[in-house]
Amino acid sequence: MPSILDELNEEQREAAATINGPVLIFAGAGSGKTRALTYRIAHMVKGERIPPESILAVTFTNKAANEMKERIRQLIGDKARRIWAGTFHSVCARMLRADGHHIGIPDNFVIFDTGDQSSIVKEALSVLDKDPKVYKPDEILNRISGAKNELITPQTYRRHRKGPWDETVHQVYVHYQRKLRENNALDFDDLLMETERLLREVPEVLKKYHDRFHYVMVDEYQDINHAQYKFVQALASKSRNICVVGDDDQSIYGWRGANVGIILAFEHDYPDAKVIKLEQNYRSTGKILECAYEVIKHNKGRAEKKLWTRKPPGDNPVQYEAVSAEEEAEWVATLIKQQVACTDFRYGDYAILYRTNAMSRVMEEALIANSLPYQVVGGVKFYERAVIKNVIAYLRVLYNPADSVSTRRIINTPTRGIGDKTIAELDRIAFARNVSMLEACKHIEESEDLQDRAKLAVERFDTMMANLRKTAETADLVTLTRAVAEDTGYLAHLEKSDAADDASKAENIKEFSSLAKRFQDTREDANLGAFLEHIALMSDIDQAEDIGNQVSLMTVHASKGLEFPVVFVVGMEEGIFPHERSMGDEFQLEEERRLAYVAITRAEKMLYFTHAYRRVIYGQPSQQRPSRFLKDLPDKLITRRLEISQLAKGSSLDREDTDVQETVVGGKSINVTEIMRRAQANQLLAAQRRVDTYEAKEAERAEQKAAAKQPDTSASKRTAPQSFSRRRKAEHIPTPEADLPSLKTGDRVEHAKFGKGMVVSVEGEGASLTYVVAFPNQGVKRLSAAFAKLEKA
DNA sequence: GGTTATGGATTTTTT
DNA sequence: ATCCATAACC
Repeated sequence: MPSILDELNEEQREAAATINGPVLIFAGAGSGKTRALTYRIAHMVKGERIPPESILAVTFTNKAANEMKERIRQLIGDKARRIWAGTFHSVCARMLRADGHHIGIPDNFVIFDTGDQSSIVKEALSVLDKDPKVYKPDEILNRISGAKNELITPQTYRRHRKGPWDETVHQVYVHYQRKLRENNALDFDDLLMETERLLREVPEVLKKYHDRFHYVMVDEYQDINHAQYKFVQALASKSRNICVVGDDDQSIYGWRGANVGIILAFEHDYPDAKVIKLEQNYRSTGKILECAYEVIKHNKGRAEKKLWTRKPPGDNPVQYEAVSAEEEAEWVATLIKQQVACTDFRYGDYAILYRTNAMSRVMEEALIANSLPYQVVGGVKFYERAVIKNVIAYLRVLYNPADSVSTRRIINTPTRGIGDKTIAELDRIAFARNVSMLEACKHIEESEDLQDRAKLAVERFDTMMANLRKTAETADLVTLTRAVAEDTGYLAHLEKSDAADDASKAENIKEFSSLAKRFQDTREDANLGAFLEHIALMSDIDQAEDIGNQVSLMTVHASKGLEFPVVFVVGMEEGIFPHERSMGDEFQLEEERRLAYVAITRAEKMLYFTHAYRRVIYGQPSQQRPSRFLKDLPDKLITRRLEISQLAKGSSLDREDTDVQETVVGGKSINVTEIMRRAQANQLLAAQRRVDTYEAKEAERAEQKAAAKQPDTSASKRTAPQSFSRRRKAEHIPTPEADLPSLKTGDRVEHAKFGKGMVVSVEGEGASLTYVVAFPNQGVKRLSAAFAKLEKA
């Protein structure tokens, strides 16, 4: 009888067929992990007749969860809906809503985001009279989050503090946690920590889930933190049917509490675990995989594995040294443009990856200048825009009047004459009466030192909210959302304003309304609570779907899980990648290395690394050394173009090479050394042109800037752009036979046989200098510079 | 209550 | 260089 498992390779099949007992699947990049996983579930349900509702599949992202659900649905149909598949946070939220009351968590709790968290910490610091410059809110928040990930409660934190700074963290933590509960709110970390506590402290709840879930699967297990680990352990402790999937080489969230050690210790936790390695890669060509391995192999303590492929070795990845960040961007943009013009690649096949978001701007500028369509992935999140957060804050207060953090946010948005002083007074009343801020509004009368005007404003706000609440009780989501935008006067305020960005804010609100509509139309449980949870646990609207035919720009982190035919990794410099903040610490360097590994393994066919000889960082010009990760790549694997630093060093232009090699080609004796020397000279010449061009552009920029600032500041004030110290004019040296054309990408050429074409890229150096030329109707040809007769056309 | 000045920092961010 | 938050201003 044919089984769906026949469609898998041997290792995938083993992974999918082993359903009982603990299983650890090391799923390398591009090894068909999702396929193995979804087929595994399909096999369980269809082949083994396991009830879908007894399967729990946990992921980290909504995207992964949705993709898994959809692909399982394609395999087994609507039965897939009965599987519990979701993110850690959504699964936990669901459990807490159902059973949290056992540990004092009401079922209508709300989820606080980072902004809300920050507000509470700041408030705590002010209450405790601590200087927020010494105790930076973000740092404290990190500590609190870290503690929660380790299941350390405010009470037990006492034992973990080491010094006065920690003492403050402890105090803030206590205050913070109390505030959350007063607001009837949980933060992201609470969802995990409290669910773990629920399972640990309430046996009947644990039993309930043990009875329900006989099979537990966890994706991206290398990214799991301690709280998540304990949660999963608890759920799987009875059946021991636990299957975890991950790749320690792709663990890049250690700084967020993820602990790679957990996946590496799985076999220790379950000595009888079956370990399966998926090492066949279906994504990249051979050389790309080799590069990836050459980088990652330096990490210590990784589970040994090596990706392989049936694909051909493919082209050498290219390392390109640019003059500056601007030229780097320009090079990338032009190369993409030319390749799209001359090959079958389309814009959507390209990704530009960088280590830090700050690098996106210069790339964007170059892409705009060359009119290439592009999309920045993971920029400002829609739900995090201030306008949207304000609208959401209204909805949250309507759902949960105890939410004083949100009340504060909206009480004077749009401005309605409730200032700091009034808010402080409301705070006082709320504290004295032990009620929420919204409740305090009802007692504003008792305040003695407030003007009547302020009191009136508060009363009006209170009445408005009461009316909205009435609406909330009966109206559907869409109506309510509209009421919030309109009845509060917020939309009108934005629309009548003539500030430039307020129009787009109003647009955002309308967009939000249509999101509410979509939610209402697609969900059965389209109530306010569900909508708020959806928003809180959804980092962004699924933007990945409509990528379109555009170049994708994103951080390396954001690229995890994605793949592109052509990948550019830009800013491959010491201090940037690896980041300087990671360079002092071996552990962090290993994570940077994994990050580099992730970047490399995104590429299917072609991979480019670029770095700039010099770059302006924080406004300061500085010289950069190429990333150490590039040094890990053996020369035979990568084509390096490092002319700029060769120029700067004074280069080998005039160095006499001692051993003269001769080769006989076509009956003629050729002095190879000479040819190499000339080819190199010509490359240096081209490089010098690049430098000159960019220095001219920089000078122009500086001039414009000076002119813009002070219309009549003369040239004397202008500082010359940093130049190469031992720079020399490279000469163009003609060869005896023919002029060796020093071509660069984009040059139009003519070939005796192929006719007219365009140089797509230049590879290799010296005698192996190769031009890749695209000829219309003839395709793309690789031609040796030394031997092909190419004329500039 | 909204606007400008100043100081400070500036990696990554699945939920 | 530039963005952000808070502070000092009209």
